[in-house]
Amino acid sequence: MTTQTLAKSYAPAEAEPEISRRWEQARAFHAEPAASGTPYSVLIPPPNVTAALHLGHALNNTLQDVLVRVHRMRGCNTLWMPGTDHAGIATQTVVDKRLKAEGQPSLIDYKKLEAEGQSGREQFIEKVQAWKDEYEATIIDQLKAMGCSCDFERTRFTMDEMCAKAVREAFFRLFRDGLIYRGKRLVNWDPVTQTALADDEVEMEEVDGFFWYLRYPLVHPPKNPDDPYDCEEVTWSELATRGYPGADQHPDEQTAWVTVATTRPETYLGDTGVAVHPDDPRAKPLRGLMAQLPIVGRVIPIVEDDYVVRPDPESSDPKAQYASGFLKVTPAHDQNDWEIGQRHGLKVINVMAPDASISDQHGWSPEDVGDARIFIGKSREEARQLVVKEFEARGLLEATEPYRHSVGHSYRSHVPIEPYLSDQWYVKVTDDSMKGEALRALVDDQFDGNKPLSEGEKPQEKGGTGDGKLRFYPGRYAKMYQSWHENIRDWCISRQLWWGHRIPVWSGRRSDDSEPQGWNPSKTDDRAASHVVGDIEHVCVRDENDHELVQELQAAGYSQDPDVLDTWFSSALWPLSTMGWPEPEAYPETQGLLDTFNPTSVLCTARDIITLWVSRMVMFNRYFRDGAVPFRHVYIHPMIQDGHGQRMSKSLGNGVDPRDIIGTHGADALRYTLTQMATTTQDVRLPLDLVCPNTGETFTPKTVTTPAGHTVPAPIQTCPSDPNKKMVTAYGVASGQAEPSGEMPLAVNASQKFDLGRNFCNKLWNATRFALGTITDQATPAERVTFADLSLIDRWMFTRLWTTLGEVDAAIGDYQFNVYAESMYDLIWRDFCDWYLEGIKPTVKSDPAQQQALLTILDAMMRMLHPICPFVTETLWPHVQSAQSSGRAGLREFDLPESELCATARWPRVPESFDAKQASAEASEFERLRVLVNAVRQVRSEHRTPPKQKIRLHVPEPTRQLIEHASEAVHTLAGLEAVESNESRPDDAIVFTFEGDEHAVSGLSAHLDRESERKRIEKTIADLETQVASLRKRLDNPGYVNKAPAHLVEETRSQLQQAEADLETARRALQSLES
RNA sequence: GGGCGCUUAGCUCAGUUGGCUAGAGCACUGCCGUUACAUGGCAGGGGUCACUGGUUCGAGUCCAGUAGCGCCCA
Repeated sequence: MTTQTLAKSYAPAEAEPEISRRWEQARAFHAEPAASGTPYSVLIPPPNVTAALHLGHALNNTLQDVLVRVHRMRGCNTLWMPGTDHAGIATQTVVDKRLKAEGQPSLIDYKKLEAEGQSGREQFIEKVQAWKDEYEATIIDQLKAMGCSCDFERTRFTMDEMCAKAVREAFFRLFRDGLIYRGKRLVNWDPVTQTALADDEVEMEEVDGFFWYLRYPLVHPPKNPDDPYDCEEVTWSELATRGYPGADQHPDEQTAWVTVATTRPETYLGDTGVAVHPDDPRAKPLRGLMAQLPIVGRVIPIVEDDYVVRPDPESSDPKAQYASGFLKVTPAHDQNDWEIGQRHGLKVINVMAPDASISDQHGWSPEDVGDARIFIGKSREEARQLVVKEFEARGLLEATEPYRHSVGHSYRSHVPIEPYLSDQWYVKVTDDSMKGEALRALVDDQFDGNKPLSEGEKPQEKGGTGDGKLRFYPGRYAKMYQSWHENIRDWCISRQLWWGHRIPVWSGRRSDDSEPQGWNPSKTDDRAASHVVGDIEHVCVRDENDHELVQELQAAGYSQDPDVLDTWFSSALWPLSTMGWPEPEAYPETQGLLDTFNPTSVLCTARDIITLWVSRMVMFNRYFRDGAVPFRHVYIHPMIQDGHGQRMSKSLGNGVDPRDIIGTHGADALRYTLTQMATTTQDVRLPLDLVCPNTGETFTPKTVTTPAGHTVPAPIQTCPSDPNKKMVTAYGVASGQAEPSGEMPLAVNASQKFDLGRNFCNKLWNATRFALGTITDQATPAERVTFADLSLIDRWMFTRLWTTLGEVDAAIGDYQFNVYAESMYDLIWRDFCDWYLEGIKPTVKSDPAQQQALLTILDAMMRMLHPICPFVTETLWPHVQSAQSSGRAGLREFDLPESELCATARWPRVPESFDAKQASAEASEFERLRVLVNAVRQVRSEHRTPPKQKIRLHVPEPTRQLIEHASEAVHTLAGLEAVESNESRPDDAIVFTFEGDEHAVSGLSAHLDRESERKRIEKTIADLETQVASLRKRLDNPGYVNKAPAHLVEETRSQLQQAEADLETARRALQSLES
């Protein structure tokens, strides 16, 4: 290939497919455990197969790819394992929605089929499977389009055979070890998707609600055992006798009551107690009395519990402000009430069906319903209204107060969560083998306080098993990790879904009453483990293919649990399952993987995943692999928000599709911009623009505010250049306010921020094109050049290159991606293009040594930029290589071994012989010349001197000598035709100062504009005066001179000296101008 | 209520052990069709670093408090 083949600008759309093909053909990203090099491995956080990847994924994967590519180039045995997640509830919901939208049979119909024994479950799963296949392919294509250097031959899916095997084995071992148990607990119930959710799948939202004050009549305990509702009412006069404060304010013979305050009146149907604080003066007089639930008639005890908040209108705690002092206790429908109920042995009565309608079929016995039949079948919202109405009609509604409070909502269906009593499977993550191991995994310096000791062991005894190996970047996230584990609760892992790993437990009525409760060792062996709870036995079958045992169980009347596991259960096994655990030797493609690549090097993810995923991977990996952590580093990257600080989401229509950016700007532009945005301090905002589908122009959309207070693009936008043309926005579609049509097409979301990356790639392209064009075909030098042979500007450029290389290496080590990107920008654009390439223009074509320097620099820059911009560098790579291969092999001290592909070229290393100190001293000569050039340019510009017009520079002797070191460069950079002595300067020369001395330029233009020249000098004088004053003030301060480091004081002195000299010169220039 | 983070130029963000006359990109102003690049070049304007105190010779940086924003956990 020759340089002639390089087009005038970089066209990513043409280059990218060819480059991808080249990588694939070379199997450049395939890893083998036995290969040489230090292992470096990364696991992709498997994207959900619910939808195509968005910008957040693009960021996540770009950063991983940067790390992976750098380490591959450093010679590590590098594995980046790709894959996708089945995302149980999300995928099931999204497929169900689509089926409904298309008018096809949906989940509810398949459930009917299943109930009729017609394999509805299987048919529905087929539908989901089809969706999964489609999106898995899309996602993998997207990763490839972004240039991700994954080992695609090893692509995994959380429900494929290998992962399923790991899930089954993990479940079995945990079950056998007593870490999985069946519990009747309150779960976070989503009544729409009808499944339990983990704590962190519940989102708290502020809601405007009410406090309702309900009166419960007081009664004496029932005396008639045959009729528990028959009891004698308590009157106010009786209460007064008992010393109840304020009882005498009521009519003597009226039935007395207590008033409970509640935000959820409908749950009163399940009340089994009333609680009062033991210190409340009303508590004692109530002892021995009970309350009777209106309408229902149930008689419930009054218990004393210090959980109850005592009323205090003056309190800053809104709960105390609103409290009545009496708490209705509904153990089946409130977490706190559950705990109170446990403490006082209260009954648990569940009054709702799984869809959250009031029901007497799920724990509330029909005999107990009394007159409350009117509520049966009502939704919880209807029931709430009706309860309030009925209480009001009976004079039992004391008051209603508006109250804003936070309510848990399903992250999936967005309806309020119902605390719901049900049988679920739990992992005992509160056990030390889980929680304790997770805490002990943190490196010591990121752990606050003392780590819990494992039983009978001291951390140091465990040596090498993973303790203290896990480090977070940035470190502050370790705190989040720690406090999460310190407050962790057992993990509910069953989900009432069809899409997922089915729970491998068969349950049935036990045949032998003599079996002990709990873990049943007599029936636990390599094939199965048995737990007995009450009269039910649960048997976990280890092997998926053990049909014999399953048949046996089914013959005995046992049936498999219909539920599936929480998606995060299989995700938690990702570092193990992808590498073939528990039997890596069983598959040819996984042999050796686990031993070589687990623990992985780093996990890259966003902070909301720390609790959901990071924690569970640590616990499982340590549990199943003798304490080994799944990864040594956890890098938490920022989250991308829109221009208004809102999360990008489908419903707000403010997301950007990476494919759109790749289409308009190229993958490298996307990657560069994202890398440059990846700061460590905060989340990043990406102001949203729209591309008009009519004209293709990019513009900032008009916004509206949604009812929920979000700022979004208005549903319909007008083309900025043609008011007759309209378009529909993604928000318009998502909110159902607009529909794209031929007249009003859909506008594509974009952002002008990506121009940065596109321009940068194009700059590199053109710089390379130009540089290669300067390489002549003249005779090849006998040997490679040495650093000492080079001219000042070349040595300066190498110094800049190596300094940047050091910065880049440090930045990568600290996961400071933006620093890496910015360093490369400065190096390539500011140093290489603006100064080096411009500076060598007059010399390079006739200087073979300089050509070698140029090629070496170019080669190194390609390598250094490659991890961020792999496509453009790989496209340019053969051109740079072929220019080098004709013997002009570059700098002797700087070894850059040849490579077919840039992707596998060796990462540059600063030569050991490089003396940073000496180099920076040399470089400083060029830095001084840059200051001189800038000064000349400033004068030129202020005197409107056209770029082509050459001028003469008049300098004192020391400056003349300095310029000698890079004479041609200075001439061309400053646009000079000659450098002459100060003595020879004409009267109309313009004087400026440089390093305290008078310098001048002449030949600027025919007419000297005295007025603007005077202004220029006056501004210089003003600036210098400010500077001198500030420096002098510092030196006049005895504290500074005495206490500050000597070298600083010295520096200040010389700065002052020079500033004063400059000031003097400038003043003289002004005088001579005015004379 | 507890925890974490943020507040720096019109916008998006840097500024890692205090030494700054506070930087970058975009936007803005002027000049430039120039044989690498107009996806460009040269020059320029623009900031009491949220506020109030403190520590220090010296604070954007450290400490305390106030206000606002965001996220996580109760």
